[in-house]
Amino acid sequence: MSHTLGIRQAQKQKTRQAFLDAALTLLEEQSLSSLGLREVTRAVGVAPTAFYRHFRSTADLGVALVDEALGSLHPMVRTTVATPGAERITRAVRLIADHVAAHPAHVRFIARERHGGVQPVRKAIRDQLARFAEEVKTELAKDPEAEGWNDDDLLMLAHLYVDQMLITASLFLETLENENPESPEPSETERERVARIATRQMRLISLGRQHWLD
Amino acid sequence: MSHTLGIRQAQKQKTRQAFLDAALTLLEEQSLSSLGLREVTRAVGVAPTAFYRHFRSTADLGVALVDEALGSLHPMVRTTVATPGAERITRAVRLIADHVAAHPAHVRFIARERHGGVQPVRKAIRDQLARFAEEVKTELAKDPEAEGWNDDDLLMLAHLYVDQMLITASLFLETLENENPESPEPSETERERVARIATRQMRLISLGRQHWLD
DNA sequence: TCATCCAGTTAACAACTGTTCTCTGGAATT
DNA sequence: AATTCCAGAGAACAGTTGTTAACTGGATGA
Repeated sequence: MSHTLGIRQAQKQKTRQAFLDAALTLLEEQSLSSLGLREVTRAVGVAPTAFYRHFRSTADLGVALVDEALGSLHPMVRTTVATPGAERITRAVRLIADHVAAHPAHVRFIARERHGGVQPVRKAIRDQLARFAEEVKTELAKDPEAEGWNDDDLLMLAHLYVDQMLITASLFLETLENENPESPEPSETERERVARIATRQMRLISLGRQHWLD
Repeated sequence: MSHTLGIRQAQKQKTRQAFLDAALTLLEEQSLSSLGLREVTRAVGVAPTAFYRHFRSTADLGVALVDEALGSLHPMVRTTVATPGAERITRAVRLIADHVAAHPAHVRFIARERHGGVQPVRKAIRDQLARFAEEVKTELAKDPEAEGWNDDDLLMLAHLYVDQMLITASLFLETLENENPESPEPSETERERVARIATRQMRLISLGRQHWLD
């Protein structure tokens, strides 16, 4: 049952979302540890003190951004990895390319703050990535190729895939940053180059997987 | 021929090194984009304006730190990758573990600023990592297993290894951050766990390499 | 020995930061 | 209709920031 929010709660959530959006934009050219509270409220068009009605600190806001960026991505990754056969890798690479194109600021934020200067945010990202790895692991376990594998090795392989996905995502991101308004073609071929390399790297990992038990 | 520096130049280099050291310490719990110029000079024990005698900006200092952190590492990586046979992976993992233990702040800085908020620093790191990949590639090319491989595929493989090394380094770093002064044993076994996983991941990649041309 | 150089100092600038306390006006509850 | 609630405003706080200009005093080179 969806309970309709009162005018008050609705307006509050709207403002909260405005905070998240403004922060994400500001974080395109700096890191969270240098993001000022007043800077954000200025961008939203609201008094500095209003910030405290929604977040304890900018670190708190950062944790909320992690959930927004990764929270809704789990089902998509799950169904992509569930694809059987050779098409799995192709679909995974396409999923990454499309996601980066659709939400570049989110991807940049995650790549940046994964090893960033704010501990709670690092932990939030680490936990989310561990969830991804667990999910990939359970999908991989369903493969016929997973026969004879123990849980530890499957999880190791899952982490390898997840890390590889993140690296690929940040490479796609770089092609966007080199975007040239005059002629978008060169960076489009750049993107195809990244896709080709990422595909081959994952294929090589899959090959290693096939011969792991030899 | 090594020309002995004058008292003046020597003192200047000493102060410059003090800047780098102080910055590296401060950067353990924040990112470069939030590092203030006055903050650094305060830590060095010198007037704020002295900063400009050595660096144009904190971004400039960051680029210098990249060189310090990665510049001297090339020969070590090269000789490690040049190790033939199965021992190569063992040595590589040990090299990483030792380097992280000896220079944790440097490793943290690189991991943090690789995708950080300061463009010139990102570029400096990207260039250094590309150099590592090129060097790994030329070493791999000497292997008998490299027969029949083209340059593109070798470079792809080299990048895979370099990225994997960085991931492993940052995992070792995390075990240091969870260090408990009361009982150092648990995080020592944690380190062995990381080493075991990293070794198996690289072994799996090597397996994929062996069957690449099938 | 004397003039030049230059790493580091001192003082001052306007602009910015996070956080506190008090207040307001409309929504929510009774 | 009267009361409570609470998201956001406003003002003020002490402290911080990067950058400028003009200086000092010891090393340097003629």
